[in-house]
Amino acid sequence: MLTQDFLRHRRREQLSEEELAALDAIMSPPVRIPKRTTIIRAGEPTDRSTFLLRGFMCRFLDAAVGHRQILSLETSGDFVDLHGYPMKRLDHDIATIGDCEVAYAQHDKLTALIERYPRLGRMLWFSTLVDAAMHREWIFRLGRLDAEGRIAHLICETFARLCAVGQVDDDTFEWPLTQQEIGEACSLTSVHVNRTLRTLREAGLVEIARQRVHVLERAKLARMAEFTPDYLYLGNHDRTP
Amino acid sequence: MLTQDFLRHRRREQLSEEELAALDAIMSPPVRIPKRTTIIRAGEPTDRSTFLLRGFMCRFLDAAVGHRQILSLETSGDFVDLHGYPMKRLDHDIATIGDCEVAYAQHDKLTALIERYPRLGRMLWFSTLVDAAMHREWIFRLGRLDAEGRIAHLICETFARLCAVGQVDDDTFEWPLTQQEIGEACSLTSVHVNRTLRTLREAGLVEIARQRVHVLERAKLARMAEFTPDYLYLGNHDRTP
DNA sequence: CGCGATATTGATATAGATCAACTAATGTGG
DNA sequence: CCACATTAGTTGATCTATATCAATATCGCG
Repeated sequence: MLTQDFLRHRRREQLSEEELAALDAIMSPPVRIPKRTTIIRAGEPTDRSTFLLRGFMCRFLDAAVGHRQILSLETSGDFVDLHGYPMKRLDHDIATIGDCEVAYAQHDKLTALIERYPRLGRMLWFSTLVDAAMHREWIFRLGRLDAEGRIAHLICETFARLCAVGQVDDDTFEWPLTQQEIGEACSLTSVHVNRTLRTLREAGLVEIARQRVHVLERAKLARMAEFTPDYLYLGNHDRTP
Repeated sequence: MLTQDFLRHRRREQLSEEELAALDAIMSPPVRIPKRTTIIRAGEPTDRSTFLLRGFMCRFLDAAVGHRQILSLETSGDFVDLHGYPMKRLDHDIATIGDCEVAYAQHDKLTALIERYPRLGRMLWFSTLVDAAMHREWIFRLGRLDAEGRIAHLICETFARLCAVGQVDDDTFEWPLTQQEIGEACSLTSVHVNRTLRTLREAGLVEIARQRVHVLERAKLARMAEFTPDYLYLGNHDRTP
């Protein structure tokens, strides 16, 4: 089933077989998108939303001169541009990071689905509210944490979300971000990201190398990042190790 | 009518008389709340949402030691904790800035209202998506702008939103924030806010004094803040001067 | 194997923080 | 309505985290 991970880290309740099947029925066949591809641009009108089956994407805004600000990371099970459904256009771009696999849901079919299954509608609304909660925490991260804290916080969040979709193994997960991209997310230069990662490694907290993150001291990392997962509204039905 | 400004700056379509009346009918009588009062704390379960009739509020998160990060400013016409309706609890605190007047909507009554007027339901969803869009811009502001740009950007946004509810007169609006609070919003110290405001004043762009903001050079201000109002999704039905 | 992308390290510059007075407003009780 | 207390704003001196610039090293792919 395509959508088995559907909003798994964005909901507190289980979906019924019937609901999942109905959802599956409106999705397009899977489509592959290569890494580093911008798939949606701010302002363009949209009539479908993109469900991420596999891989990493990001939402971002570019500043006038050069600098990019990444606004969120999207992982398997995210409806990356669901807000385009009520909003009809987006206010930011979206791009793949590594290679991705997606499926599309036409907006008119979503409307029909929600009418038939109002609970799904509420769940979709809920999932966009979790987005907003993650945005708020992102604001906190940039506004109140130093370089170490920001990177640690981003790793804690990613760890928690990937746990929920079963993509953390042995405290390790795939993370195809370059140091440049980590910097674009945390508002740091790649040079400073590099030095900060070294500090974290030397402190024995995390190791990041070759597209993989290995969390050694999860509790310490969370403490220095002032991270608590409440804002992710994860239920306890998830496959948290 | 209490709710005449209901989401005025959060919607693209007009509400019908009937819809507005139905909305009004479920609201509690107006309640006054004095300035600097925390009205909702993170984690507490909620069964009603707060509609801001008059005044300014803010959402915020406190860091472990001292520093507060303001996450959003709420103005007349905002449903400040509407997300508490689907989420059942909030992930942040909310406080008044100046004196405020609010009305409450019980969640069970909201449910009934939405069933009867599905268009209102969609509008409520939409308004929480505008929140998310403002959060994204807030991330950009902190991540990619310097002190001048951040303050200029916040002023541009506030100006645009207050225009939509008719609270800008002669390029001037009431703004009961202290320099400390501007700093908590823009992640700057009050000392640096003070110096930056002087720079902006000396450049002839804005004057901020005694709880009032007077915008002298709106276009220049917007340019230096890289501000474009698209993300606010304002229609053109609004009372923009 | 070689080339472009990524990562690493060092030296220097700077925006904004911090610390420390001091002044101006605003509010309050007598 | 004044006197005093409290809060907010202003200015200066110094410090620091992170940016910037520059050079080299390493990785991963065709």
